Amino acid sequence: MRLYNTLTRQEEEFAPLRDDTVRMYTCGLTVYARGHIGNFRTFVALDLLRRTLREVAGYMVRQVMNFTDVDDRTILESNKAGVSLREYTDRYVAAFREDAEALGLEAVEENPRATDEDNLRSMVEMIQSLTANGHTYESDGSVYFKISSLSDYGKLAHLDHEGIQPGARIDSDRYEKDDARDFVLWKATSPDEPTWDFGCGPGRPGWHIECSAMALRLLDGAPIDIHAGGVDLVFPHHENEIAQAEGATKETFSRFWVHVEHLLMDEGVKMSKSLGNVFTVQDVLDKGYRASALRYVLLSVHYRKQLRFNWGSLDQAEEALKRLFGCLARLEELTGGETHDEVAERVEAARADFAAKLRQDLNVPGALGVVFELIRFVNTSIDNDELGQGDAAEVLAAFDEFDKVLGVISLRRAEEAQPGVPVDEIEQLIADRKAARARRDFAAADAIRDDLDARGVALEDTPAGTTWKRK
RNA sequence: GGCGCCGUGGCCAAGUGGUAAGGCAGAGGUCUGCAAAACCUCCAUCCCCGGUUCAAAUCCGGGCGGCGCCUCCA
Repeated sequence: MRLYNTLTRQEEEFAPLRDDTVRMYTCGLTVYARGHIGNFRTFVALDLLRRTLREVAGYMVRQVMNFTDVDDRTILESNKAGVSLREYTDRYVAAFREDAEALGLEAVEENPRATDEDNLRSMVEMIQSLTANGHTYESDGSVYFKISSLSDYGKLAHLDHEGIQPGARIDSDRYEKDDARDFVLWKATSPDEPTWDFGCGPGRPGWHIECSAMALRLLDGAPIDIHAGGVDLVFPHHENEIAQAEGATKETFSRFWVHVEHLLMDEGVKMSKSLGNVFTVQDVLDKGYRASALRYVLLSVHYRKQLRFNWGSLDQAEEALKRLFGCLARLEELTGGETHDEVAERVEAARADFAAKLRQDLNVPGALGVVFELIRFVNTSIDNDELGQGDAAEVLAAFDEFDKVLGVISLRRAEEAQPGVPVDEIEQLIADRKAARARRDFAAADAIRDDLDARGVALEDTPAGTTWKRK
């Protein structure tokens, strides 16, 4: 499939290097707080990539997504909360899992945590290799990476050395760095901070080293196929990961780099606490929106374009999903009828188009267009009595196939299974209403419908009888 | 200041050389006890100005506007 590679700044043909397995590392969450919907925009996009590689491109996928469970913020917040770092970060690992499940994110093969001993040991080993290769220096108990020792440093971010503003952030108080761009590999700790000592002296890992080390440890060495994350990670995080991994192994770290653009709020600004516009998945659900609608919003804009989030987009997504589900319901209720070659042809064409869009650098919005074009065709065919039960089975199979990538139908089905009113009661009320209509007591009939409507269940009269659905 | 991205109908959003997918909203119509759903019809020439080309939303140049990174960040 075609995939845009940040390393070359162009779209390239992607295929895994070894066997038919894509080895992919995706930067996960720093678990100092609950992830917000901007974080999950990235995770949903990467979930789509994972599913597309498997379902459309036909590869196996081995994906690693980490939890950064040690850094300045996690340490600070756990101290404030008065609990251990592990206990504190456990909470947000659990919160992430809850939100991920709500959004229908597939579980990935590995979710390593930076502070697991195996991982810390591999970080230390990598630092030792870097030292052996002459890429490090020590200062005040901390180990730094020496930028000037690696000639192609900067190849990902394409920042020339002069372009990096010195002075913007210098650890002028405690650490002595040779160059403003040098970064810490192993950080000396103060007595009250979590500290490990596996060979680099007492301290804790720098921010970047965990990803380099865990990616190579869990994905069987360099080069891995894909490394991905949000755009903000391009520099310095990913640039530094490359420096570490390549400085240590002298091999290409990752063949492809995939970056997901940001989600912005209404006014075109990033979410930030100071602006009070940070929203979590739970916040969205608490406002009464459904997770399936949120997933739809997050996947309905191409991953390399900024997504301007506003609450109205959730309403639009809700309506679009209702249209999709209305079509599914009609298909499922169809009985009898002929089978038509034209339907089979249209379904086949839609499948091919859908796959082609995704193969083109994950064009999910384009693929959604294909889905809705098929919906119109199906609805028209049913209206004209040109679609039989046999056809319906084929169309439904196609939708199932689409959903293996989109993951939004299965998500909503699970929601639909839990209406606000018990199914038995709904069915009883439908029967009561039918009786009222039979005696032409439309006031009573409408009262039942209005009552259910108010409780979140919509009734629709069709030639085959009355159906209900959750609103 | 350096690097980069973006600007498509009322809103959201594909398309990147051959005369504008799709979703939402809106108008009219069919159907209906009324609704709902569904269907049909209508609703853009692609920020502006030049240029290249038989042909440009799509390529080049220049503007205007928005955003990101360069500093913790998905």
